[in-house]
Formats: sequence, structure tokens, C-alpha cells
Amino acid sequence: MIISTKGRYGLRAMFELAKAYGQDPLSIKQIAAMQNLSEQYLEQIFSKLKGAGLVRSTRGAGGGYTLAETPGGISVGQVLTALEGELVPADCVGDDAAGCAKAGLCTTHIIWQRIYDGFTGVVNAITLQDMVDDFHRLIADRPQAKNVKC
Amino acid sequence: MIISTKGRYGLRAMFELAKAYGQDPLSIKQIAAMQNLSEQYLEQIFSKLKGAGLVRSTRGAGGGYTLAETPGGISVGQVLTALEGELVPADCVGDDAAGCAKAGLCTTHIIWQRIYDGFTGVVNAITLQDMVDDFHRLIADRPQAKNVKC
DNA sequence: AATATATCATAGTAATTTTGTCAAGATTAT
DNA sequence: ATAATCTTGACAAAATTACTATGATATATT
Repeated sequence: MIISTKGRYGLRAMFELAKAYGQDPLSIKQIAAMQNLSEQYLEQIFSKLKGAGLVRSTRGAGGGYTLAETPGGISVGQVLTALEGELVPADCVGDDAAGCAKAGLCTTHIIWQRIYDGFTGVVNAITLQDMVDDFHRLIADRPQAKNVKC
Repeated sequence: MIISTKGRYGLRAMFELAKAYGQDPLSIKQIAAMQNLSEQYLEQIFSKLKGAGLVRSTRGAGGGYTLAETPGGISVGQVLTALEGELVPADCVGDDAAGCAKAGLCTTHIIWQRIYDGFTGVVNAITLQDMVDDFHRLIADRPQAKNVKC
């Protein structure tokens, strides 16, 4: 599995926030109940999402989390990277690699770079707004889909 | 890191086999020496590659491994899948999922499927022949690149 | 036949990562 | 005040990763 539970749970949580965009904050407790997850584990996940600047928190009664930007301004790739670290196939590519010394002299480097570019291209092209749009199309077609998640 | 050492070492080993295609088999010992890896670990890797039908083995003195097909007939995706298992972002997609029961009713499923299709599209499109071609272009330009690997 | 060279199969193991749990504190709305 | 909520850090079981070790089996060469 390329994506761990942190990334998978986190993306679903961000999807809930995207659906609630413009409304009151959603609390950890609410999201945990929606998705049947432990509150403590979700807290860790939101701590990372906040560190990456993808969500804003409101403390105190009635508080919770909201998206830091519009759903269209946050990509699936940003969410996954915040939770999983850079989605690199090998550590000679990606921003953290800061340019492998052997780049330009190594054949496998070319391949890892190509895979990295392809993968990030895919995940960065999908935004939370796309997910919300998918969702609306889905329940327009089949209303019973509203509460199904896998 | 999306790809573990098994996949990374294994792809480099298959690259050596692709460069030696049409010649005598390469032994584990030779490949291990080329890449400075443990022979036992490489054996495990080749056991999986053989199980997937990607290499043929010849036992006994002078034996070793050869590609089971032409370099153009083996994709990077096949190699990585043989060594890492299916490259799925979540277990509701991929061949092993055999169609998640909630497919068509679940929004995140759509996303995982899209990511899976994108990723496999990239890795299946690159063949070992492409790597060999890259290599030849590289050393034509910069001969000192011949023995550089990262 | 003997020997050297290989693959093949299985088991063990230390280190790391994943997947959480638990508890104490800080902040804010009401 | 107080109840709700975020924040932080420590802890730990389970799984995975990344090997190591051993012995067996098959084949070419002498």
C-alpha cells in the first residue's frame, strides 16, 4: 500500500472539511464520529495538516477545524505530502534531495524522476473541489451513496 | 519512500540484465558485486522476480539469470509490482480488490482509482528498453557516466 | 566420480515504521 | 467559572523492512 492510514484517513477528513466549507468549523470529535476513527489518532493527523498550513483551527467551545483555503486551492497531493512526507520513489529525487550529486550521470535517476513527476502530476491535479464535485454527481445519481465510504 | 529497497535494488538488477540481454547469464554474485549488495538479499529479490516470470534461471557453474523476455517486453511497473506487491494507494482498488463492494457508491474510491490508474499508467509505460536507451544516450554525451549509479 | 559453481528454500533477527493509546496542559466561547 | 476544544509529548503493540545465516539441490567442468 503506497499510502498509509495517516494519508487515507487524513484525506477523508479533509474531504469532510471541504464539504463543510463556508460553514462552522468541524471538531475532531465530529469527524471521528463520522468516520469511526479514534479522536487521538485524528488529532495527530490534524496536527500535521495544520503544520502544513492546510487547515485553520479555532479553539474553545464550538471550535474545530476549517480549510485554510478554498477546496479548489488544496490538492490531494498537498494533503498526502503533508501526512506521508514527500511521495518520492527514491531519495535521490524530490525537493528534499536538493539535487542528487549524480543527477545527469545516473540512469536509474532518470527513471525515479520520471515516476516522481508522473505521480505528483496526478495527485497535484486533483483538488478537494474535484472530490466535492464527484460527490454531488454521485448522490444526484444514487442518493443512497450519501453515507457510503470505503 | 514509495518504493522499498527490494523494488529499488531489483529494478537496478533488472537493468543490468537488460544491458546484458542476448549474452551469457549474469550470476547473483556478479550483480551483487556490481551494485555492492548482499548476495542473500539479492537472492530473495530474484526469487520474486522468477516467481513473476520476469527472469529465467540457469543453475550450476556459469549459470545465473537472464530476462524472460526482450527488454522492451518488460515494464518498470511489472518489476516493481513483482517486488512490492500491487502499487495501490488503498486496498479498495487494484486487481486484488476484485471490485470493492462500495465502488460506485463511495467518493474516495473514485480518487484512489484515479491515483492508481495514473501511477500504473506511468510505470507501465516505461520499459527496460527505455532505460537501456537512456543509458546509451547518457554515455554518448558523458562517457564518465558509465559506472555512476545512485 | 569429484569438485566447483550456481540457484533454491527456509528460518531467524535487529531496526524501523506504522498505528495507534494515554495523559496533562493551554486556550477560548459561553 | 466552566465546558469544550486544541496542543503536546510520552509510550507501546504490531507490522514491515532489511537484511543474515544455513543447508539443500542442480549443473558444468575437470
